[in-house]
This record gives sequence, structure tokens and C-alpha cells, in this order.
Amino acid sequence: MSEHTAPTKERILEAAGEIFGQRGFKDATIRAIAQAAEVNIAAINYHFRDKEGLYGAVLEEVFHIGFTRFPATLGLDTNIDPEQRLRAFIRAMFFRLLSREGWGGIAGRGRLIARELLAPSPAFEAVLDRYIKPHKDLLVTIIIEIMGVNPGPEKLMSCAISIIGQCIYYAMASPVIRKISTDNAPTEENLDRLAEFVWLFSLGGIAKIKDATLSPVKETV
Amino acid sequence: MSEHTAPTKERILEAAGEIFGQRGFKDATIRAIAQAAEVNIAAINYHFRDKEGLYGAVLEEVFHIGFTRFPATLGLDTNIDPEQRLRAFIRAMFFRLLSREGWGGIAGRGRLIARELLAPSPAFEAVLDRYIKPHKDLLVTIIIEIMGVNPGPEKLMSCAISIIGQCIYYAMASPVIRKISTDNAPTEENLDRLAEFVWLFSLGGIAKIKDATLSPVKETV
DNA sequence: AGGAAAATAAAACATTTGTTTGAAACTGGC
DNA sequence: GCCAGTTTCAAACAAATGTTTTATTTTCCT
Repeated sequence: MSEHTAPTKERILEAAGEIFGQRGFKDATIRAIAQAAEVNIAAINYHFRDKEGLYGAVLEEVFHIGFTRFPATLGLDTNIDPEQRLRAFIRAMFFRLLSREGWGGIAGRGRLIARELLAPSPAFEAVLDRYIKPHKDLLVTIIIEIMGVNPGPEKLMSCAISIIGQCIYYAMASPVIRKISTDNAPTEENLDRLAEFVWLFSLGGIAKIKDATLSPVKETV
Repeated sequence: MSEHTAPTKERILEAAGEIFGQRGFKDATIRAIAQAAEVNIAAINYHFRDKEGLYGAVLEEVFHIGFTRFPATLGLDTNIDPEQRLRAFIRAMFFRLLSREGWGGIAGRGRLIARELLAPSPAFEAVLDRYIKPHKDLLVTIIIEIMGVNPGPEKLMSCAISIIGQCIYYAMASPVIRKISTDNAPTEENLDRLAEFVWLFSLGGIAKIKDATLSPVKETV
């Protein structure tokens, strides 16, 4: 086995990330992963105990790499204006989720995260506390600064969901998006433009929510 | 079998929608569906040929019911102002996707649609042409009217994706959202408020995009 | 060099699962 | 009342799949 560059355990993680992302937990078979990693089937159980153990290891590794390579604060100082920090936050999400350098877009691991949101696995709980909650808190902080006022936790959370939802929808629905509009498919060369759009759209949304909070109007319908 | 209210075929469709939505195609077993429908396993193959045939029938029925009971134009006239039509459009999406009357929220069929976006099945192609594309076209029409100008197909599509993405994200990520914030979980009693928020946020987003289109600014970073 | 521990390999096992089969029960028309 | 067609049922089948077993090879410390 000295013909391989990476050791067995890493090759398994690599192949498993790809195949779990493409097919989902149930549809991904140990045999397919073993074949892709050029590894004996039993090696998977040896290194990761069972299929679920392997999945947990993949999930942890995927999040770690993604948030390490594309931190939400993309090298920006805290004293830079909050609009630009939101811009960096959104760009980081797009590139983390969809770029080849990140979770690999369509064919790759971005969809593994989408699957977790849809149906969290037992291994997701840890990832939620370690990565997602702090990530959300950072976004909320940025939104407060942009608004200049604090509209309360409920509206803040709604804003955060609207922003994150736009980003993740691109990763999640990319198969369908590219069937409807190639211009807006989240391909490598479109990521910059799409991130810029979502940033502007979200700035407008935040401004509108601020207005509505400061001067609530009675409904007419 | 005369003790059942609905005929076998309908009971199977009913149970299959529930279970496919909860577990996904692969993870849902014929046996679980048969048991839930109180039907013999072979009855499924008899009425729907095979598992894939059943899934196709479920998908078609789910979309038909959803768009029939919650049309995107929710009884509004075309000459009403476009902001209110957007409001109706978004409300319809929320209630179609998440209400008990619609695709049944968390435990139900809303997630079946989310799964299709993530990994379209062969049966999805037909649904795409019949329901989703016209639905998108309607939204684009509304956005044009709100803007008062036509920013071009690319920006229009981006707006549509941002709006639809927010709605679908609630349906898709509801398991995680409710773990982070119960106030913003898309439960029956929250739907009105969430739809209202997404509407406002989107109005702000559209306005901002219109501004940026009319007076583009050079980037400073 | 020797030997214990770690790693890899091939084969077999036990379950799960979609599908088929052939018989039984039911339905509606004559 | 009876029969052809339809529907339901229990059992069996065949394929796929996660896991275990046992043997062999490799690694690494003394």
C-alpha cells in the first residue's frame, strides 16, 4: 500500500466525505467508500468502529476544515464598518459552502451540510455547539451594529435566518437552480457575483426591518 | 378491509407521503409504508408497480394538492398593488410548505420537497415544468412591478432565489432552527409572523437592488 | 534480529429490503 | 347463483449491505 500518498485513514475520510455528500448517509455504502479509497472494507470498521462512527468523523473534519479555511471574519478587523463585515461573512459562507477549495459545491460536501440541516444526525449536536451557534452569534452582532439599535432577539434571529437561508439555499438547491438558470448557478466563477448580490439584498432587508421596528405601521389588510 | 374509511390506494398514498417526507426515498421502506397504511406489502407493488412508481405518484399528488389549496395568487386580483401580491405569494409559500393544512411542516411533506431540491429524483422533472417554473415566473412578474423597472433576467432571478430561498430554508432547516430559537421555529402559530417578516425583508432587499441597479457604485474594497 | 502490537485482507454471516408468486377473497354483471 | 376480473394476502426469493471473523502482513520498539 506504499503506492498511495495518504495513509489509509485519511484516504477513507476523503472518500467518505465525497460519497456521503453525494448520496447521503443511508445511500452511501461502505463498499463504495472502500472502493473509492482503495481500501479493504474491513479497514473502515477497524479505524472508525462502524459506519456511524465514520460519518461522525467525516462531519467533524468537514466543519473543521471549512471554518478554518474560510473563517467568517475573513481577516477583517473588528473595527472595520459592519457592512463590510457582513459582506465578508456572506462571502465566506459562499466560498466555504460552494467553492472547490471549500466544501466543493455540487458534487461535494456542501450538500452534506444541507442534509444535516434537513435531518440532523446524532453527530450533528456537537457540531452545532462548536461551529454553528458561535457563527450565528457573530452574525447577530454584525446585524446589531449595522442597525445601530437592538430590535430584540426575535427580529435579530429572523434577520440571521434570512441571510443564512439565502446562502444555504444556493448550496442546497443548486441542482434545481442550474436547471432553471445557468447564470445564477453557484459555479466557481459566479460565487463572487452571487455573494455580492446577497450582501446588497440583505443590507436592504436589514434597513427595512430597522425602519419597520422604529416606526411600526398598522396593517391595512 | 371495510373497516377503513379510505380505499387502499389512497391510504397508501397518504402513508407514503408521510414516511417519504420523514425519512427520504431510500430510508423509507415499503414495509413501513404498508404497516402505516394498514395494507399488505404486495398491495403497493400491485397499485404502483414498484417503489419508484409509488414515489412518483406521491410527488405528483403532493404538488397538486399544495398548489391547489395554497395558490400563489391567494385570491388576489392582478390589479392590486404588487407589494401586496408579493405578500400573498410569500404567505402562500409558508402555509403551503409548513402549515398542517398544507404540506404539514416538520414531520410531513414539506421536507419531501426540500429533499427533491437537494437531490432531484427522475419524477421531479415533470413537477418542475408544471409547478415550479410557472411559480417562479409569477414571482419575477411581481418583482418587476415592484421595482418599476426591469433590471434584467440575471438580477431578477437572483431576487427570486433570495425570496424563495428564505421561505424554503425555514422548511428545510426547521429541525435546526427550533434547536437554536423556539421563537423562530416555523410552527403553526408562528407562520403569520415569519411570513410577514420575510415579506418586509424582501421588500427592503428589492428596493436596495433597484437602487444599486439605477446608480451603480464602484467598489472600494 | 525478534517479537508484540498494529494494520490489512479475504471470506463468511446475519439482516434488511424490494420484488415476485400463487392462492384466497371480493366485486359486479349475467 | 355463478363466473371473470380485480384486489388482497402470506410466504418465499434474491440481491444488497453492515459487520465480524480469522489469517496474514507490516510496523516499530528493544
